[in-house]
Amino acid sequence: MPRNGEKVHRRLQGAALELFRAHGYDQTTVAEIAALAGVTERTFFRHFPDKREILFGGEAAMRAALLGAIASAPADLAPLRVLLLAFRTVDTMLDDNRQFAASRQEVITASPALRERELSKVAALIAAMTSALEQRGVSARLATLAVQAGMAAFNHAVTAWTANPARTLHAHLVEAFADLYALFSEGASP
Amino acid sequence: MPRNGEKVHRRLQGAALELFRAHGYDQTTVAEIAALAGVTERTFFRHFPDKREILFGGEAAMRAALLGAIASAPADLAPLRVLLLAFRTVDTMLDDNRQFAASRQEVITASPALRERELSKVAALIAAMTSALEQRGVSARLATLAVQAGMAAFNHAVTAWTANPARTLHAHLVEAFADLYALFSEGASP
DNA sequence: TACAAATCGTCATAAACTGACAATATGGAT
DNA sequence: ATCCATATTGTCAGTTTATGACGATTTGTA
Repeated sequence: MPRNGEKVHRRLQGAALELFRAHGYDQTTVAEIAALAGVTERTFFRHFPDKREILFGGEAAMRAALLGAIASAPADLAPLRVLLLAFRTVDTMLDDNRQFAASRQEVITASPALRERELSKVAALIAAMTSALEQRGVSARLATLAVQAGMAAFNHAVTAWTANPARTLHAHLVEAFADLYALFSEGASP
Repeated sequence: MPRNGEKVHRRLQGAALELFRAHGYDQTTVAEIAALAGVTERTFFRHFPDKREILFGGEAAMRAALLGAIASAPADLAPLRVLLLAFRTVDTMLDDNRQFAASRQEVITASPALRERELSKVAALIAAMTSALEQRGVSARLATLAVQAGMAAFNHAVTAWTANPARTLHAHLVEAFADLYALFSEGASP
C-alpha cells in the first residue's frame, strides 16, 4: 500500500543532516530539506511532527533495551546496580553508531532549538526508566533520584568517551559510577 | 526616555498567564496576549524573544542566590554539603511566591512546549552551578555529577512540598538528600 | 483486472517570528 | 516653555513553520 514508505523517511533525515551540517539548523528551511529529498514540504510534516524532530527517533532501540534490562534484572539488586547493568547492555549499540552519532551530536549542540528537544527526549527516557524501576518495587522517591543520578553518570561517560575513544565506554561508565559513589561516601546524611 | 517601560513587560506576563489558564497555551495567540495588554503583537516580540519565554525570567533572583551561596560557602565543605547549604538559602524565596508559582507551574506542566523550555532553563542553571562548584576547586567530573544529583533532590523536594505543604520545604529537602545518601550507602563501587 | 488503502501533491490558511521605517512619548538641556 | 536626543511603540511587508481539505497516484491484494 505504501508508495515509497520507509525510504522517504530516511531520505528526509539524510537530507536534513547534510543541510544542517552545511548551513546550520536555523539557516535551513523545511522546503529545502524536502526538495533535496525529492518530496514536498507537506510530506515532511507527514513524516515528522515538527522540524526539530527529524534528528530524533533513533533512540527507540536503546530505550527498549534499557527498559528491558531494568525489568529483567535480578530481583535482589539495588537500584543503582540495576541501572549500571542496564547501561552496560547498550554501550555496544552506541559503539556501532559512533561515526554517525558524533556527526549528529555536533549539529544538535550547535543549535539551541535542537538542544532543547534533546533535553526533552532525555527527560522522557528518565521518566520511563523511573517507572520501570518502580515496577520492581522501588519507591517513587528513590526511583527518580536513582535514575536521574544514574543518567547523569551515563551522559558524562558518553561525552567523556567521545572526547577520548581510546578507553572503552564501559570503563568510562564504571568510573562515572565510582565518582558518584565517592561523592556520597563521606559520612551519613546530615 | 521610556514610554511605558517596565509596566508593559509585566502587563504582558499577566495577560499571558491569564489567557493560558483560561484557554491553554496552544489556543492562545500572541496577538491576543498583546491585545489584552494594550499593545501590538510586534511589541510582544520586542520584550520576549519568543512565545514560550514569557513565563520565564523570574528565576534570575534564585539563580543569583544559588550561585552566591555556592561561592561563599566554607572552603572545606564537601560538594554536596555546599549544594544543600545553597538550596536552603532559597527555600524562603519559594515560600513567598508559593501562590503565584503554583499557578504558573500548572500552566507549564499542561503544555509540552512550555515543559520543554523549562527543562532548558533548569539545564542552564545546572551548568552555571557546575562552574560555580568548579571555581571552588571541585573537578569538572565531580561537579557535574554532584549538581545534577543535587538538583534532582531539590526538584523532588519542591514537588513533594507543593503536594504536601504541611511539612516545611526544608524538611522535604533534607529528606531528599537523605534518600540520595541512602541510595549510595550499600558498599563501595563495583 | 479491479478494488482498497496508504502516500503524496496541491492549495489555502493560521500563527510565529523578523526587518525596515515612521510615529510618538519621555527626560533633560537651552 | 521650547526644543532635542533617545527610547519605545505602531505599522507594514515578508518569511517560515505548521495544519486542514481534497484530489491524484501508487501499491498490495482479491
